Amino acid sequence: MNRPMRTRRQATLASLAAELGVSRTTVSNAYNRPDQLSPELRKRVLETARRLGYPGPDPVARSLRTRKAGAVGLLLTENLSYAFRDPAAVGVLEGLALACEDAGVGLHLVPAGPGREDVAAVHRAGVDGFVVYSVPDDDPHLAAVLQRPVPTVIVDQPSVDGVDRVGPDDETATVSLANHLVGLGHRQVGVLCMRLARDRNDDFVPMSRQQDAHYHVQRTRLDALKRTFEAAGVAWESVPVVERFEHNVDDGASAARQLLDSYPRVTALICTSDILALGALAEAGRRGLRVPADLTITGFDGIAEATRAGLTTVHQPVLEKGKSAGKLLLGAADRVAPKVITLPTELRVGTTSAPPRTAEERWFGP
Amino acid sequence: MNRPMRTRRQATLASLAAELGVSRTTVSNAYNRPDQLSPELRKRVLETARRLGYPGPDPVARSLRTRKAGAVGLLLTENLSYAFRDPAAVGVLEGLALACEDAGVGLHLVPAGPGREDVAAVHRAGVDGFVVYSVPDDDPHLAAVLQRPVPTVIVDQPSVDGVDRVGPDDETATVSLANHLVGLGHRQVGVLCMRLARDRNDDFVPMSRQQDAHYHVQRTRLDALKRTFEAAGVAWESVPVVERFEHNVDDGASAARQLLDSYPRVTALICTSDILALGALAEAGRRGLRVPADLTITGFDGIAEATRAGLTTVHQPVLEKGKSAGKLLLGAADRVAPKVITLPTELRVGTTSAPPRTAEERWFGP
DNA sequence: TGAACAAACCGTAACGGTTCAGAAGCCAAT
DNA sequence: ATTGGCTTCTGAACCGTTACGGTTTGTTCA
Repeated sequence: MNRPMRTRRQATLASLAAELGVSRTTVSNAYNRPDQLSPELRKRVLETARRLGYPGPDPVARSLRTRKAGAVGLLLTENLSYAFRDPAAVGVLEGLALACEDAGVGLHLVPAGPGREDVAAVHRAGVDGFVVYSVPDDDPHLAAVLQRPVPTVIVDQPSVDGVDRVGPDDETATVSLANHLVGLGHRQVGVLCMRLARDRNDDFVPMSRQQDAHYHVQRTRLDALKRTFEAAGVAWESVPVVERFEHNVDDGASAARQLLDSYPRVTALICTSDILALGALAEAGRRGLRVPADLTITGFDGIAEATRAGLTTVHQPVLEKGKSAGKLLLGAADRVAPKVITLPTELRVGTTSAPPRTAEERWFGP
Repeated sequence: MNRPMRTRRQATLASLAAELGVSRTTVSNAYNRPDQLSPELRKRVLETARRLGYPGPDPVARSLRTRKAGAVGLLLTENLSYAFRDPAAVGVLEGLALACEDAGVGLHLVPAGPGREDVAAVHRAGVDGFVVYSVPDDDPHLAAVLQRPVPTVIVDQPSVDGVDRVGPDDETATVSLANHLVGLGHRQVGVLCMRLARDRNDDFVPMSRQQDAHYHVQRTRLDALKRTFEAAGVAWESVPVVERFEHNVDDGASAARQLLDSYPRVTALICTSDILALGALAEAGRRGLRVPADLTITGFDGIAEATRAGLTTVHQPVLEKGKSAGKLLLGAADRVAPKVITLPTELRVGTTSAPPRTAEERWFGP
């Protein structure tokens, strides 16, 4: 009497058909094409299904047969906390999720753990396409995605041959921010940036590392700053750049501290993200520096909290970015030429930027 | 010469085996059990695969056979912006994603659009289990999930028979918050809460709606407040409660405005989320009310921005919540009794709560 | 009366893998 | 010469479904 505890096997479409004395096709049609069978029979099928505890066609088997998984994969940077703690990244995620929702497809977050070279997860993901968001350009997961025979869209990354791409016009935006500062009269500036490569470096950044940065967005922004300030006569080698691996307000504050400790005479702190800038604001307050009177601080991204704080920053439409990526991917069937979407950005001057105090003011007060 | 543009069909495991003159089993083993064939043959297989552009075993077919999808589904509330704009919800999402990453499984966000009765997405999701987060208890998607023959964990929701559950100890937390306010001497309070049901009501909330709230968390918090204040001699019917459908700082501010316009004499504003509380803070500032001298404001959740703002709030370990749910689900194989995890919460008194001003002070200043 | 056609249902062949119980070959030990 | 054990590879069954191209039955209309 000790039959295996696991009660009887789950009912399948076939067993249901057998029970009913109809063909499998008919049962399938009962679920997928109600017009293909009489209402009475359909009702009988559905009722028997309920009685037998048949939960409806198995999604995996269906996917195999129809060659549609009903989901798009999202590959994000190795470090999840980075993605979720940054409102800008969350905005992209939300936009993408919205696009997926509109299309009725799921969004599959691919587990690409830090240090995990386990590309298998990419291979295991049953999806109809991938969105790749801000991973370093030498990431093995990215390579694995590109091998999969499904459409792919990359976001905030350098273009890959033949692959759709969505990105902000970081170039222009950064230049306008830099010009804003130059115009105010700032010449002694410092930069706080996010991680530039997969190896950790919570410290000042030599020129070589700036140029070799594997994170496209950071590289672009640094490049544009460099060019603009050099055009204004500032020797970029003399501009201190501090990097932080983790991306949160506390690290922004510690980066600001490190920079200001060594370079107390900078008049402006340019941060490559709002989160870092919020940290810098906190540190400035701690030091008794008034912003913007004593120190100008700027951010990047235009997240809500930054706006509330009055931060001067570059706003980019993060939600749109995610949405565009989703639409691009979902509409990618049989397109020939790869498409590139560049989103507009906008300089938003807040209350954290002002002309630098003159040397005299610095020593004797206004 | 116009062969169909879509080059030849994708290579499959079978075609690869044919090309190599070996059995399908062997090719499969080359990928999954390297010890089952000679290294030379394996190398040959992999090389030929590369040459033919075979991207490795199809994930869907594999899933069908192995009966493992390698992903868990996440069903969240109808409205995505709600989920993504609330740092507390994002924290849960992050924790869940972390747990999935640890286990090497994907996280599949199920598209459950607002107003979309389209439960099909739940049926279409190829997943090994579901986490259901904070959906109203009468949501059809939830019912659909429970029909699927896979393990499920529900988070921040009333328990369902035989289903694992993770939730904060909202009860105790709310009581301690309420007692804090009672202890300070507050008797004329107002409440700002999030949506209570699926229908929109951006207005004051009658008792009946409070009791019938379909969102478990909100209902629990309101209940606990009611009980505690009534124990302190406050007639709950006289306590104004304002509801907002959307969950963001601006709506928090407008809710505060609405409440204070009608009840200018309340000495404390209790918000059922930090986001709403931040809005209330902004509105207080706009009115020239000093916090906490003129008005006490409290939140709920303990998000980072609230901490930075010094908000008195109830902190709950959101990251842990998500992680626990993930672990529970992923370790759920063959467990007998459903498990319930209750997470500790903690009252964090900040700088936004203080004793109410006496009537005299209110009129003549301190 | 029978041709034409629509509605309702069915049989077979995939879809692309994994798995398990062997078979074949080889070598060492009995 | 037999036995046993090991490595390497194979054949066939199976996973649960849907696509495709039928067949059967009944109704309409000339």
